[in-house]
Amino acid sequence: MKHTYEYPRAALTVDCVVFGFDDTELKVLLIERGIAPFKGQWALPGGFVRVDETLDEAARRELMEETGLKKLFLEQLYTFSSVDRDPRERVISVAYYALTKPADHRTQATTDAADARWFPVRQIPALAFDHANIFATALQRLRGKLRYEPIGFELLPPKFTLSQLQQLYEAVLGTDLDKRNFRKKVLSYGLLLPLDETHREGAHRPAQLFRFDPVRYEKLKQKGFLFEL
Amino acid sequence: MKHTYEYPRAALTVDCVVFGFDDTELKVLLIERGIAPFKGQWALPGGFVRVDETLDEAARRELMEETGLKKLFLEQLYTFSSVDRDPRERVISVAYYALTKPADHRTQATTDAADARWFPVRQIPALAFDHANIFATALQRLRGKLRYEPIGFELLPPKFTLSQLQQLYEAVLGTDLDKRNFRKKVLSYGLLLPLDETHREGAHRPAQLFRFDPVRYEKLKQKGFLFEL
DNA sequence: TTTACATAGTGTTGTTTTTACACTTTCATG
DNA sequence: CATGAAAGTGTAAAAACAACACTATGTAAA
Repeated sequence: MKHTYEYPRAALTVDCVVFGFDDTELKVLLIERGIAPFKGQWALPGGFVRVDETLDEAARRELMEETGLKKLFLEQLYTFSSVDRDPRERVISVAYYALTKPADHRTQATTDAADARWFPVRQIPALAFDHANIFATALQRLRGKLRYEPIGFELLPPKFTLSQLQQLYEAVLGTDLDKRNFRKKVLSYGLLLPLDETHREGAHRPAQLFRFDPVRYEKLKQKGFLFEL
Repeated sequence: MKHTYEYPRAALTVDCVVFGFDDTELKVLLIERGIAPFKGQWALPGGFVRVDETLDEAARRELMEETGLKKLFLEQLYTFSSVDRDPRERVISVAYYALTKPADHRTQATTDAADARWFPVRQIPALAFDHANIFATALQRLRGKLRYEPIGFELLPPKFTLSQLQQLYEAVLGTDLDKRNFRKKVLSYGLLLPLDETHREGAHRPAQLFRFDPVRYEKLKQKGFLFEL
């Protein structure tokens, strides 16, 4: 107890909405709180920001500590500041959303988290604090971004089939898409490189594998190109 | 000096990028700092967040105090957290952007601000702190939003002509638009109500005045309607 | 009072984009 | 070698977009 200021200060936290996609469903990573308040309840991973780190750094650190997740797409979402959002004291939280592939990372409970689990976005349990609100905001943002920026690839493995991509879009946006039109459009940009590999699975024709070409995307973006699906 | 915490805490500020449009040009409201650091330099209006107010409240309060602006469109932009963005100590700033009509409000210098002035966005002076960065982010956001949400009306008087609207779009987006196509599209949504009034000015044909219909917009939005210009 | 000037206002056509729609291919399995 | 299951492919009609130039209506100056 040795840090003293002239005026009272709010505490600062980061909270992360981590999305994953498992070939059929969009999921979110939640942790079971191991400490009060809301001990035993599900919550978004997150924690206090240290005074010598940026918010991005804090978000990555917390994700690593609480879930073992590393190297994922991470973007700031919104800063939540209701005066009573934390029962302990004034806490302002900067929310992030992250995209990853659940398969890549075995989740692991650590530090403050009693457990960490993936939940389908349609079956989220009651959440601590105002995390239900943060989650809703993140889902809305993800839906918006997916239409206008090529971030869907962050939810897929580096090599993927067009069917997987389409399923992802259908799952996130909650709509059905026409297979032929979807392929025509997504291929028309020339941002997907066909690989010399196919994905064989089950008793049916194997699918061509593609990878996203981020270099070409950057070039096009410079020229005012707008991704849209 | 009586507020003591177990861990060091960053100070929290809000900074506002206030856009205005004066019939030809997009402008930003800047204040001349009356106190150190960066005394005498131009900066975005803003200040410290009090522990008992939300960020939105803080932003509105600071705008009122420093520029006299009230009741304007205000939206959170991004939270900036570089460790060294303030030479005094660790300060994290939540940036907002606001839209208003410069004509409506005589700006007034008050409190911490030695002066407050509108600057065309193409002629912004050197700014204090990382405010140039915040400003660039805000301008980018404004351009993005203008295309996909009907926020342009916030920069115009309640009654406006289609020419004014088009000039606004051209000024903000930095492009030329075809008069006939622009009118066709903007009127096709049925969101502009023609008034029983014309705008007469100069030696030429007077222009029909319109107002934006926010109620109808909300209804359409429910049904999945997407505004786009 | 007439003329010049400035901005408001208006339709059509060719091009591009979007949508709707059904059958063939290729593999694994029984 | 027949069956099932997903992959892959083209066309035509409809809608949206882009390009384009003249008339209408007011004020002010000659």
